[in-house]
Amino acid sequence: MALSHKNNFEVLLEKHHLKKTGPRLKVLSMLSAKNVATSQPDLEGVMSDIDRVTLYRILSAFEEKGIIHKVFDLNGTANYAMCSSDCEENHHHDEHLHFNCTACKNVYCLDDLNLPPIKLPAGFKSEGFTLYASGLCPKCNKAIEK
Amino acid sequence: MALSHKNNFEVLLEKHHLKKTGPRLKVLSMLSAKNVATSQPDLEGVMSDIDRVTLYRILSAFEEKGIIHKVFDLNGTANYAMCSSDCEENHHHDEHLHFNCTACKNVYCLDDLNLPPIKLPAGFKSEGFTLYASGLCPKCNKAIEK
DNA sequence: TTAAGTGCAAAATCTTTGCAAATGT
DNA sequence: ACATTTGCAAAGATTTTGCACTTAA
Repeated sequence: MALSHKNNFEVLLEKHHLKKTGPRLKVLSMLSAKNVATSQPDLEGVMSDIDRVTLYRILSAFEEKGIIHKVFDLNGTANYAMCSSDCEENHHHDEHLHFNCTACKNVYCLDDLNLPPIKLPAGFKSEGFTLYASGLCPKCNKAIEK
Repeated sequence: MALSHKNNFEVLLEKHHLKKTGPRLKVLSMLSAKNVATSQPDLEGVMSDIDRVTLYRILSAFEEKGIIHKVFDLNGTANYAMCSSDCEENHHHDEHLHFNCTACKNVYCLDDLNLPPIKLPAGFKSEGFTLYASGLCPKCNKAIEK
């Protein structure tokens, strides 16, 4: 590294007592660059230099530490996205809406959404909501309207 | 079969131009017996006499025909449940809440739930909602309270 | 009778595990 | 130097595909 200046990712890794390795920083920058959750196959595609197994381990380590969270898309494949800052180790604050675009297959994490209270049948106790919705994202919606 | 009387499952299969075979009827009765979605591993366990591959094929055929629908649990494993009657071929009306119990791992399909309207950010167009929530089901909730 | 469905074997994927070599602190 | 992390190889698990045998209509 040319500069000794620490970027956000390095601080983040330090905070979680993880070593600042190339593969890890690369995963972080990949995930941060997108506002959508990224599937492991996609990550593999972009980071063909990183071993597939290493990727598994990095992703599960990050998930455990609360750096990223996993969300399943319509096909049941795991997609990963950065956690908002209030995620703690092994306890994710995942109460936002995951929007799954049926056209481009992207998974949007709509964090800043005021979810209406959902009333469950008697007896059910929701510890936390993980809400999914599917449809068209703005981009694809526009493309189709034309 | 002792009686020539057709049961619901046979009618259902006929309706979709599927032959009434042993394995298919067994899958239908298994899924109908439970008010929760059942995972393929669980189905395999109960129906050890049916070939694993056959099960894959039956489940995907049923899904295509709109007889059952697939829902992913917290681990991303597929769980299957009977569709309500208004599911059409390749177009599921899946707009109910899937409740995933974190204790017993069962997936409840809460059909008759009035979902509050969810307002999405501008541009997003929801074709259909698939909503998940996680927490404790009545049974596990009770067990823990004791 | 014959088209559809099943079961077995085998391929293709996906995910995990073990361990030696490499790397960050 | 030392504990972590990585990469490779190999095991395990899951899902798909091909084909001959069986079965429902």
